[in-house]
Amino acid sequence: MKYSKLFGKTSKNVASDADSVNAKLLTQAAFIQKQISGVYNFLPLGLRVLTKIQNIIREEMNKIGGQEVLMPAMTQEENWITTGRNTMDVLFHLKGQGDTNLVLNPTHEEVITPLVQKYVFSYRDLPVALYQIQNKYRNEARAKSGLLRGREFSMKDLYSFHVDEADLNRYYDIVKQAYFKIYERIGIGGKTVLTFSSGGNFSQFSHEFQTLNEGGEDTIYLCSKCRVAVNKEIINTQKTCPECGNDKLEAVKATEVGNIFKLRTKFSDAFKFFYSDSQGKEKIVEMGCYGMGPSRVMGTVVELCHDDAGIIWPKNIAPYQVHLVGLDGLGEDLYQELLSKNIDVLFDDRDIGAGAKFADADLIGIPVRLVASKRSQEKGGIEFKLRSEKESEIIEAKDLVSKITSFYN
RNA sequence: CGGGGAUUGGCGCAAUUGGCUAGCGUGCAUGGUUUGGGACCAUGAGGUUGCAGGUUCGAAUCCUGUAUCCCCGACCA
Repeated sequence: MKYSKLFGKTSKNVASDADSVNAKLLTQAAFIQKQISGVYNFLPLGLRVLTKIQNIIREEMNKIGGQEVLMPAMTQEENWITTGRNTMDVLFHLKGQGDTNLVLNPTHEEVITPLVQKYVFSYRDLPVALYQIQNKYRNEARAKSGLLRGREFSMKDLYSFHVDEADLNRYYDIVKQAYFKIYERIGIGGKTVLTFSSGGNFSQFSHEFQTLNEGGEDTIYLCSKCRVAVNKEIINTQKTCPECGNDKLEAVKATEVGNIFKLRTKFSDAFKFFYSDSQGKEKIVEMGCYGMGPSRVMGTVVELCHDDAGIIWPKNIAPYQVHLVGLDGLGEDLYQELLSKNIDVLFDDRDIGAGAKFADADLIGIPVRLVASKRSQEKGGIEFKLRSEKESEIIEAKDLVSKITSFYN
């Protein structure tokens, strides 16, 4: 992509109502644009990042047997009355035709439980795991912190259905491992810890995945020995690490980037979702749900990966692999060559000063920056610099593609 | 949802004991000079000051209502 053609330009002036690092940088670099409080447009650069995050999640969900579906954004209110959740204050209510009352879904248990019920009757049909990546709507009392807490946001939600609790437990652990793999691939694995939280009525614990960062909204209590934490609810009831019993837990700031929960029979009870076991006896279905918000993850990455000059994208979710700065009218040939080698490249072909191009490259935060210029030519090649490093090096043209490829492998 | 602050060209801001044609930066357009860390000069376009009422000879400025945004708190399957 040529920067001169890219929709959405960087800005020197930061919107004064950008309240957090992620909102400020993502807005300034034209990844997102706020429409109303807590509701954002994703511009081409931002959508590329979001899509990459979603695809990593999608791949890992598929690997653990999740089947992708797409459920609607709205449901009849009746389903919410069935589960008693129609009074939740985050619900957006809509008027349909006639007397129809609709709800914009803040989560999809009320949709997926009756859906699966239409196809699953026998123990032979279980277990089954379905997920979707879709926007959720929550009328938060106070939207804040850019992508971290919106009223409309991207969410991956996986739901699993089982013959009994043992099978639910088995799958729950599989999902837990998949989540760690996802954070690892996205580039926040080292900062993301399993956090024990209250399990509600049906299980001892549920688990959150919390990414440690100074700007985080949540305070969690970290065990220095096991790399697990407990949240505020838990610390009030038991003051020790659930894994090792350590009683010296350190309070740290974090952002919740995932939550997995054993629903048990809460929703299958409400919808009377039974199956026939091998003896032909009617049994209740056990359920789990597993959430992860790609847009919130994207905001969290920026909170974690930036410096004074801008964003520093982890390699697997960067909007492009290479940011090619063309100076002295050079760069077009290299741009074409990189494209032909299937390297995703953003080519700054604008007729403006070098300083402005470098500043924009730092702000946008693509991991690899190349400079094609008279100066680099005189030194025998192309300047190669990582966004995360201060120093650059000159690479001969013939070695450039392998240099880039090896960085990304 | 409670308390506080704000709303002026696209963006960031200035201008109130009520007073002239509402300024500046940035961005945008045109021309010229520049060209490795957000260059410079010149010219130009762009505003019924969030919206609706009211007070006044006169309102960006005062009053009432309303909408939106931000902050602190509560809330956060």
